[in-house]
Amino acid sequence: MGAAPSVNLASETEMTEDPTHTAAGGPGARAPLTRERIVEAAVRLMDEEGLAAVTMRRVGRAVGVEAMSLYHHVRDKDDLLDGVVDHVMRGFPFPAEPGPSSEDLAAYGRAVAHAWRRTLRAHPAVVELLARRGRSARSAALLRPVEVALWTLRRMGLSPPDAARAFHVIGSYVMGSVVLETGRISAAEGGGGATGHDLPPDAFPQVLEALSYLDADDPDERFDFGLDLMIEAIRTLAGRSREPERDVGTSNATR
Amino acid sequence: MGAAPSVNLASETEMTEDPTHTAAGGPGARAPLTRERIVEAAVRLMDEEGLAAVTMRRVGRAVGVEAMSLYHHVRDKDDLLDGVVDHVMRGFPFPAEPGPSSEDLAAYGRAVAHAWRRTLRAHPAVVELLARRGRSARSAALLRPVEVALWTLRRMGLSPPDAARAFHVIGSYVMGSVVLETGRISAAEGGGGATGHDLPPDAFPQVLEALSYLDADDPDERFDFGLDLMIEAIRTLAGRSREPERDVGTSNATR
DNA sequence: ACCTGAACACCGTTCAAGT
DNA sequence: ACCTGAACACCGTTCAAGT
Repeated sequence: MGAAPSVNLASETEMTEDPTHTAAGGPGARAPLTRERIVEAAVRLMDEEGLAAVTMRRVGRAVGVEAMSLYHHVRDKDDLLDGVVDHVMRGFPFPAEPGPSSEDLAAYGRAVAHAWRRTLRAHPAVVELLARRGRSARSAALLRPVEVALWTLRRMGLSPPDAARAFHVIGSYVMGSVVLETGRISAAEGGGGATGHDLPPDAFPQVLEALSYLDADDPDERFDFGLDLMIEAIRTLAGRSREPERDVGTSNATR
Repeated sequence: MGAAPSVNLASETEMTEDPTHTAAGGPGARAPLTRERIVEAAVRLMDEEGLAAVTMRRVGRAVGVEAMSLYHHVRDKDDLLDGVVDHVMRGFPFPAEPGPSSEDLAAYGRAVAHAWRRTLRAHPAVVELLARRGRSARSAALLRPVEVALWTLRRMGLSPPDAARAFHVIGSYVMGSVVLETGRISAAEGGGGATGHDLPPDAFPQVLEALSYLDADDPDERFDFGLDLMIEAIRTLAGRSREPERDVGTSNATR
């Protein structure tokens, strides 16, 4: 994998060592080390090799510096990981503003859920980071998409407590689906044979049958199957808890 | 929990060092080191201090032995972690067999979901283990509860592919709710003030309001809110996909 | 058969020292 | 102001050696 030399002709596939020279191109001049460059290297490492590969020493190597130098730009490793979550959430693909109709809002709700799913699937390890440190990782970049999701649920007609609950339910589903899919808990091994270590082949007939269906399914369609189910339930719930919903506002200020 | 020594008078609080003497009680004689004793120590460590505390060296210390000795009973750390998942799943609290009515089956489905939730909440780190190594951790102890869940969905009238999908949807929800709750992604800090580092206090009004509701909610009730929603949707779906369901069997052979 | 000391290549983090 | 060498207390794992 090699240390990407001065002249910039390397394609950008797989270069874990990136000494990132200045635009001037002087072969010895380094771009100054910044928190952002460090965080980006950490994200790349996380996505390519998993959270365990994100060590101070390896991140240092990736930006062409000794590990100890990183401490001038991040407080410690936890701070670096907060930066990682923040960086990923800053890439959240906000969908275009919805129209006012109930159908528009439902479609927008679906789109927001899809944006969450897309963000998390692109960086599955952030689910683990959120699980471990949800409390500390509350940056604006993270809260903005949360605010949008809640705002949508309110506009769909849910009362404040119901919107909070619905957010938690759908959020659990989105998180969980990413966990199951990245752990490939549903996927079969290689052939159709033994799925575990040395299981009696017919001890789990339902599991065997289900695995074949789950493997054949498109994950996105399967996700929508569950999501639509929840969106429909929310619209029903909205009918019940509807009140003169005037003070939610009609434009999304935090976007 | 606890080292269950010869004479049973030790209270079982917090003894991480457990030299576990033999039944004979000779103060120098050790109970033989077994895979099971090692796995139990690892589970205890995981529950009390998190997955990061489960190191070969600390597990060794917990069972009164040097780290290298563990390799006589587990192949490596991955094998130990497989053992941890297996041990936890062997504790799955299977609910009592359901009656034949649609209501009985729905209640049984709810009970199975609760058993999953209870198991995972008692050992939240296994969600992470399943996510990282779902494919390799397929022991009989893990597949048995999966088989029961699938079997229940089939008895409720779902076709095989729909049962697989419904399992995935509900499974995602169960997993995700544990992730969100153990990460306390929904809980507020201490007072009612700033929830993040230094957020403009009114940048996220929906988030602020939702947090107060989520904190006030009973997590179990909130979970049931989403679960009932899915169970109802399944019963509707079952009405659509119903066929002469004769070969599912009426007793659960894998229990 | 079971346990261990010493060793190797890794971790995160600190601190005095270099430019 | 920014980077580093050396050090400390940790990791997982191997292997020859002890009982």
